[in-house]
Amino acid sequence: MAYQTIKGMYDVYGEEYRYFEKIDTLFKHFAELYGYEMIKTPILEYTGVFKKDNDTSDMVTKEMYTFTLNNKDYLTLRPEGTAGVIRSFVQNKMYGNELPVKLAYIGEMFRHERPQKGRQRQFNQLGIENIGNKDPLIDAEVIAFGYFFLKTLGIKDIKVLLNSLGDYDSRLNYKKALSDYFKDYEAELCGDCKDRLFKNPLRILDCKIDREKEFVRNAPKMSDYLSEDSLHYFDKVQMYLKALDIPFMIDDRLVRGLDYYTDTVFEVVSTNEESGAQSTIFGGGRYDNLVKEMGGPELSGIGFAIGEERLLILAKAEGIFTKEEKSLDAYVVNLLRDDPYALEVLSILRANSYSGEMDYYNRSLKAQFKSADRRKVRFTIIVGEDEKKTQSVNVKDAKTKMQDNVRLDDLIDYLDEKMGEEYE
RNA sequence: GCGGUCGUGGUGAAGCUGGUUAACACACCAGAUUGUGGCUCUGGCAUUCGCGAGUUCGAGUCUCGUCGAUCGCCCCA
Repeated sequence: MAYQTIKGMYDVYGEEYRYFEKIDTLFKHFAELYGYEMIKTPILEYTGVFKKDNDTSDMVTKEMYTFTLNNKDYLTLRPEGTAGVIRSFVQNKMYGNELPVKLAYIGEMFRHERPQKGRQRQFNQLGIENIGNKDPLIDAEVIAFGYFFLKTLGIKDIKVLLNSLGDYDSRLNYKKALSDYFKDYEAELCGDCKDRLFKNPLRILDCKIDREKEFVRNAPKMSDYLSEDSLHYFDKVQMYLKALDIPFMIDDRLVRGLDYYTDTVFEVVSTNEESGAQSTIFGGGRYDNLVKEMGGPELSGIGFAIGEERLLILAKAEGIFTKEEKSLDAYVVNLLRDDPYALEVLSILRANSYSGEMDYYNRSLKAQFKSADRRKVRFTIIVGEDEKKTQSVNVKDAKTKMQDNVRLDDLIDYLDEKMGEEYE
């Protein structure tokens, strides 16, 4: 095979494409319900938009598609949606509007990772960002958006995980406390965790190998390092979620990947085994400093991103998307050669919102009827020499199996009447 | 970035310890039935087994490489 897609990238077409569209349509509907404006930002941005000094996450430090152009511009294919949206918020001075500014996006993201189920190198995310205000009500509303979106889609096998990382300083303090604590146990840590000790000690709490070890369980708790304000804030978020009947679990080991998160973080994970190792359907959190870091005013924001491919895996596993046959209203059986009459008939149909197809290959009558059948059409319209002479068509109704000769001028009225009969 | 498994037509696949016409089913096309289909019957449909090299008299079957998929780790949506 000479030509093929790049590893981890794939084509979306046919049935799959329709599923994506269904999800997108519902998402846009939710955006409208919740007062979010759709936004498209470029797929390609200056690297600095995504990568800040001191970034530690793998996503930013080693998974980005970054390259240079003309030996000077460092460009990156976006690995996530938030940074670009915030960049746009600042660049377009959207903070001049009434706050919060609520933006939603759908688009492809790129991460150079080893592909596996639920993880592609190019994939799609549905996300929202609520920028400008900091209030537990907003946190609850953002989570509600995601949660009810999934519920409305029909997803059942999910749970909501919630945690608070505290403000920026308490997060730093906690990180340091953990580092200090685990240093004494370095010899007992797994290989990965030895790295995490310096890079991201919070991850040790989450480690599949080490998490059950006694000294890990006894490690300092995040909650002990939260400020009064943060604790209070977190309590309110929980209170509001309860008021909205959104079930959630506190997971004090929940750490999100991006460096910019503060206070509320959340994740929705699939409990369906079809999701495999990539069970996180969506994740998000609040970011107090990001807008300012990007050169804007000191405004807090919160958002989430849903992995559309993962959502699709789950939706399929739960049987939400049943195969539906695409059906046509009419198929024009064309017995003429080198003659536009059949196409004229089709054109009339389409101009009146009847979908239709015809035969272009001079196939036998039988073959054409077979096609009509396969496409599950209601009306098979036969067109030949006689019909052309009399400017008429023969219409066979698949429902009644009856056939009528109808004048071309009366065709649409005839079909309208037939369609109308169903509702009587 | 690391480890395991896998790769045969449009699809699902068979192919035993290497033996030479690559099974079967579905789908598709044509005919029986040259202006009326969905059933049936008949016939057609992979110069070739992801790609490349090697071993061999001989490779879909063995070896190596490569590309891809998949599962797990890491990480994350």
